[in-house]
Amino acid sequence: MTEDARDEVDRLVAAWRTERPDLDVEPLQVLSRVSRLAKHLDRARRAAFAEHDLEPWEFDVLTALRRAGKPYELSPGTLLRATLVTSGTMTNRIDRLAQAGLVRRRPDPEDRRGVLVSLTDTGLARVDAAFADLLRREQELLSGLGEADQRTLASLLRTLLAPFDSPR
Amino acid sequence: MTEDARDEVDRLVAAWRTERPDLDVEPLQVLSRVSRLAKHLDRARRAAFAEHDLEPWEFDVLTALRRAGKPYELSPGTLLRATLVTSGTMTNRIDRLAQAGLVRRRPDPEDRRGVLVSLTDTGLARVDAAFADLLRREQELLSGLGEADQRTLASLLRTLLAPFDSPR
DNA sequence: GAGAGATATCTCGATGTCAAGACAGTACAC
DNA sequence: GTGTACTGTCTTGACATCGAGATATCTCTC
Repeated sequence: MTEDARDEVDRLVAAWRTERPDLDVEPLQVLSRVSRLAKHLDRARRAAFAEHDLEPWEFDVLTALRRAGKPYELSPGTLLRATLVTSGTMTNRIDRLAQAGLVRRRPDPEDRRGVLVSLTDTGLARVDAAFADLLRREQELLSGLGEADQRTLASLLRTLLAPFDSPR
Repeated sequence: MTEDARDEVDRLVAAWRTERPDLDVEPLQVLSRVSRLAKHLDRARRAAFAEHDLEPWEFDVLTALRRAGKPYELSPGTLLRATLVTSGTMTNRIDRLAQAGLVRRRPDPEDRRGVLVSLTDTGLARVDAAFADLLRREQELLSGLGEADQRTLASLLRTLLAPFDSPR
């Protein structure tokens, strides 16, 4: 139980303990770190993608298509659920990706309300290169943890995520 | 070790394994979950603050001041480092908080370039109420984990965060 | 097969953020 | 003290996002 203030969140928790000794601030130990780590990850990702001329939001859409497998084609609705953005945002994203020549839009032959979005060859090449690069960098970020720790961490995070994912 | 507890990230990883069997996608098990969980947390926080008529960004600034202790006063520079935003953003935030009567600005008597921002009584009351509420909800989010698991999780996250925090 | 409600996508206006740069003031070496 | 580099704050313009609403189409029930 060393009280060495080891990271920003430790300092933050210590400050709250002084200011609001009446509250149990333990949840911050986990959840503040999740938020802060995500913020740092966003920045690291942005830097990684910049080398491939991609913005994070572009990468998000392209990878969703890439993961779908051949013919790398999904509807805007599927894409927005995969990326957790609103429909207006997705329309805008697809517009810009199409203009950049990374995806292509065509009417859904089975549902005349619908549209299907697919990767172009350029889009496919770009996302594959960026993804490999991202994984290299992420491995580096995780190098401070052994394999067992990584598995433990993944498992605990999955437990926290479950209530958000399952009741879809 | 049942692999039943499948979540969105498990599905995502499985899809990548099929599409890119040449890559080691293990890092996603941790880092994608961190990003996704952060996104869900943002939403949960937004809902919690709405009851106190606060936006997440307002809460972030007010809590930084609150944690500082009496007289609840910090410089914009300190605030932007605490909240990880740019200076332009912080100027804008302080403007709006001041207009809402939650903070007050005054010239720094010791440095004529500088400004000091402090909580008003209204701001103090508002942030205290919202913070207590937030903690209640966060405890609920963490209720799926025992105390030991929470400590483990916090510790592993701290290790990941260390490289970002310390070389400041 | 007609109507009601659900679904898919897009449009539009408001907003919060960032990046770059302007400007005033400070610190330090000489 | 003077000059140079640095620091702290604010201004500006571009931009991605959201939320609400519009439109077209589908589905299900009767």
